[in-house]
Amino acid sequence: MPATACLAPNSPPLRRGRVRLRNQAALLRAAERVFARAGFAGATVADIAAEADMPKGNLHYYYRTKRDLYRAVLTNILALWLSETDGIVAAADPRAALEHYIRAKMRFSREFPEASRVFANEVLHGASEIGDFLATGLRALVRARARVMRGWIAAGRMAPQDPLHLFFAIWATTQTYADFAAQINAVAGVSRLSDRQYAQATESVVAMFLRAAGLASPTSGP
Amino acid sequence: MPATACLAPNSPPLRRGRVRLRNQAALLRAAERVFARAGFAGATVADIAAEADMPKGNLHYYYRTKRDLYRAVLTNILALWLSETDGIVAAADPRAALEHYIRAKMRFSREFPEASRVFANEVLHGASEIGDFLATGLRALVRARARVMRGWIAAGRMAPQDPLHLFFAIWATTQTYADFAAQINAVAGVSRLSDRQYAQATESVVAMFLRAAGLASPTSGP
DNA sequence: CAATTTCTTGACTAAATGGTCAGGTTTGTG
DNA sequence: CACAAACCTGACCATTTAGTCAAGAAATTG
Repeated sequence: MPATACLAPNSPPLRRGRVRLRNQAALLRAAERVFARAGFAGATVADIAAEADMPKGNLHYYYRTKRDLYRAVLTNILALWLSETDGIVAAADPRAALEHYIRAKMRFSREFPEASRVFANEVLHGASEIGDFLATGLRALVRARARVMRGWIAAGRMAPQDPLHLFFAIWATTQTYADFAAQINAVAGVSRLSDRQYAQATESVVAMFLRAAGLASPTSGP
Repeated sequence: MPATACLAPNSPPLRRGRVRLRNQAALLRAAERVFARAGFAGATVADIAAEADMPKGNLHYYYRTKRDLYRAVLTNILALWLSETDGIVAAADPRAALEHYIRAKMRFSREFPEASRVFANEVLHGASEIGDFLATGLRALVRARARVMRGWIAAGRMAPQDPLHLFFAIWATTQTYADFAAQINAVAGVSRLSDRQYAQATESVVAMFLRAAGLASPTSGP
C-alpha cells in the first residue's frame, strides 16, 4: 500500500470510473511526495504531474486547482491519523495502551514520513486548511482520551500529570523522527537510520514515555 | 530585544554604517516573520520589504538575493540555538542541569516562536541550507553532551537510556509549543496560550522529562 | 457497433515574482 | 563646504507558474 489511503469505493459498478480511481490515486501519491518535499507554496503542479507521469492538463481535469489537490491529500492523511488512539479506553491496561499507541506512532513516522511532513508543514504555517478539524474533531478526540487518562491517574494507575501535555509530547517526539529526519540523521551521522537503529529509537522512546507517565516496565529492575 | 539577535559589531567607527546596521536588522526581523509565516518558497521579497517598511529595491541593495537573506536569518537563529546546552557538564547536578535546559528551551519557544518556525521549516524540507552545520557543529555539540550524560548514567545518577533520543525528545517537545502552536491552541480551545497556561505547560514538560530521565523531583512524594 | 460519456493532450494566457538599473538623495569626511 | 561614498527609489524585465481550452482519443453502454 502506498502512503495514501484510499477510501474504499462502492463495489457495485466496479468497472465504472476505473480510470478516474487509478489516476486520482496516482495523483494523490505524487502530490503527497511533492508537497512533503517542498510545502504547498514550493510545490508546482508541473512537478506533481511529472511525478505522477501525466500531463499537467490532465491533473487539472481531476483536481481543478492546486489547493483542491492539497486538501484531498490532507483529508487522506487525517483519515490515517484518527484511528490510532483507539486503544486508550478506560477498560484497558494503561501501560499496554500507551505502549501500543507510541509504537503505532513510531511505525507511522517510519512508514509514512511524507504524510507526516505534509501535515507538519500545514500546521507549521497556521493550519489554514485543517484548522477547523483540529478545533473540532481532534479536540473532541483528545478530550475524550484525556478524560480516560485522568481516570487512570485518579485510580493511582499513572503518575499525576496533565494528559494534554503528555499527548503533545508523544506527538512531537514520535513525529520528529519523520519531520526532523534531516536533523536526526545529521546528528546520528548517517543518511538514514537503519531498521536496527530505528528499532532502538522506538525502544528508547517507549521506555522514556513509560517512565514519564509513571508506567515504567515491570520487567526492568531498579 | 527583537526576535533576531544581532552579532555586536566593532565599536570603534560607531557612526560608520549606522544606516546599514539599522536597515539590515529591520530586514532580518521582517524576513524572520515572513519566512516563519510562509516558508522560504511562500515568502515573497515584496512581502518582506513591506514588513520592513521599505521598497523592494532597497532590500536587494542589502541582500542581493532572497536566498542570501534567508541564510542570514538562519545564521542569526543558529547563534541563538547554540549557547543553551552550556549547563550540561560533568560537574553539574544532573537534575538541575536538565531542568535548566528544558526551561530555557520552553522560554525560547515562547519568546522566539518565529525563529523556531523558520528553523523547523528549514529542517522539514531537508535542511538544504544548514545541513552542513547540523552534521558538524550540532553533531559535535550533541555528542559532547551525550558523553556527559553517559557519565551520569554510569554513575547511577540517571536512568539508563540513550542520551541522543532524550535530546531528540526534549527538542521535539519543547519546540512543538512554537512550531505546532496552531494545533496546540486548537486542541486547548484558545487562540493563544495565556502566560498562566504556558507556565503550566512548562511545569508539565519539566516534570515529565525529569521522570523520563529518572530524575524525578525530590520534593514530590509518592 | 454506434452513441455518448469520460478522459487526454499540448498550446495558450494572465498574473505573480525575483532581480536589475539608472538616476537621484542622503550621509559622512577632509 | 565640497567631494565621495553609501543609500534610496520606482520603473522595468525575464521567468515561472496556475489554470484554461478546444480538439481529439479512449472507454463505456444500449
